[in-house]
Amino acid sequence: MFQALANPHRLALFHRLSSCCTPGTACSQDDALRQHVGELGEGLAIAPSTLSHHLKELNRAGLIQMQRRGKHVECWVEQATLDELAAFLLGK
Amino acid sequence: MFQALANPHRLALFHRLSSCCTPGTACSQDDALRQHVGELGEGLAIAPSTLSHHLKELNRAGLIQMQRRGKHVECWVEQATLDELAAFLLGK
DNA sequence: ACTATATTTCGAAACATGTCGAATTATGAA
DNA sequence: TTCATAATTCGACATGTTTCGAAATATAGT
Repeated sequence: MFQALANPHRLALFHRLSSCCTPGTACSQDDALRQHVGELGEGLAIAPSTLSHHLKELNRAGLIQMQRRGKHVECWVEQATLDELAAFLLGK
Repeated sequence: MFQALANPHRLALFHRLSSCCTPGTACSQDDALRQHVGELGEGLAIAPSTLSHHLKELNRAGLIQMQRRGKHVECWVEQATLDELAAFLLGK
């Protein structure tokens, strides 16, 4: 997991998904924020193929979930994943 | 910081220092666990030069502190560092 | 069936990292 | 001062990672 978060682009992607709400927006606690692949890459100056590769890595590490929904592929972070990481750092 | 924790050896070193007590040992809360360089490398099958390199990286990332004490160099983790990481993951 | 859009797979090149051994510095003790 | 131990620096090599473009696949709409 740390390996996956080691890359600046991947960390940005993960953080965008894990910090639930965009500033000033209401936020439902149990519903995870979902964004599709193209949306996630918007801020980053990387090729689509690179973006895809990074998301695959995050998924492989168990940090994000992915699911196709029509023409798009949705991504999100489970709250349990964040808790797991935090627990590891704070001594289980 | 995540970059520094991405390497298995470095993660092992960091975790050994951050999980305060060896199993079955009493643990003072405010006093950080300190171990010197040689001690830390004991479990890992790496050359002293490699060990030194990894600890330097952890220090450079702000994850561990180092201080010479006589013939040895002591290493420890500040509680604030753990809190900082956990806070980042849990949305500040 | 065809087209446009979204995403992935597959090389290949550039770049970064992990590792070691040999040489070097730091320190306390004889 | 000389010695032994602890740790670091340096240079080299092997291995991994990041990145892209081109080609392939997936899907919805025409």
